[in-house]
Amino acid sequence: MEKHTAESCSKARMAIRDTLDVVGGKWKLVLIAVLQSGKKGFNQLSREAEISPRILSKELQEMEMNGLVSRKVCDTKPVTVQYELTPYSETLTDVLLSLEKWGYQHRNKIIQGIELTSK
Amino acid sequence: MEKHTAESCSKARMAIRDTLDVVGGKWKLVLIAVLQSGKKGFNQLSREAEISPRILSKELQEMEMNGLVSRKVCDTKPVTVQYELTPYSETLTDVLLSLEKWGYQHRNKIIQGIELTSK
DNA sequence: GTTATCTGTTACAAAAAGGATAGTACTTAC
DNA sequence: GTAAGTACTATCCTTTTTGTAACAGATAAC
Repeated sequence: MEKHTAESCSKARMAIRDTLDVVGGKWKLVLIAVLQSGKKGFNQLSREAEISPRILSKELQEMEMNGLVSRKVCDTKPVTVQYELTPYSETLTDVLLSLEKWGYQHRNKIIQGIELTSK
Repeated sequence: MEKHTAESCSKARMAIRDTLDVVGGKWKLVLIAVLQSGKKGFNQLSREAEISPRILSKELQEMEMNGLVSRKVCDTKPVTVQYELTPYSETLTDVLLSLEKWGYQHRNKIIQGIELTSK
């Protein structure tokens, strides 16, 4: 499996772009992370992810179109809606974990840099 | 290592945000992918990644500040500049690979969906 | 009837990101 | 001196993204 030829790199770039198209932006991955703790209602999601209803609505629609979340209307007193991760969204586990991991280690690196500077 | 508590999820969200702050947006990961095939000059990068000089300049500066690429001015006839990945950028390998992998599989999934539809 | 909750939408505004075009500065080649 | 190649920067503009505030429809509690 040779890497770094002009062609394989071009494919890699396209694949990365494809992923970013679906899951890029400020919110989608965060929403998935939040939903990993279980299904949530609209307002609940809005509060937990600290995202305004307008954006949340749009993001959820896009994610539903891409098969990442499912939307279920419940026949309750005030109609509630449950958003839940789909099985397909689990294919993003590696992506989520790697981003999360890097975020941790990068923050630690930054903090250490600050500590060294202040000595 | 319990997961999905309110607290661990909040941390996960923050970590993901941290990562996206550094490496999010349309270009940075793509530029890293391109630079994985070796150091490149400014115009060369601009051509290969199909990115306009203005944006490229800005992105490279940010990436340099975050320690992901190094900039080396070479004392050649027309002064050239070499951009190269730093060792630190290698910590992003998992991120790159997982995004790339997901992009491939997602594209295949889409294509299959189309094939089924057209029958 | 007023207020509250839930799920959104609409209208408007602001900000961030991205892109197009040209120009600067330097050097070499013709 | 004209053109061409290097590495950018400056200006202007469009698009995308994000945010705020208000509102709508439905139901229930007081």
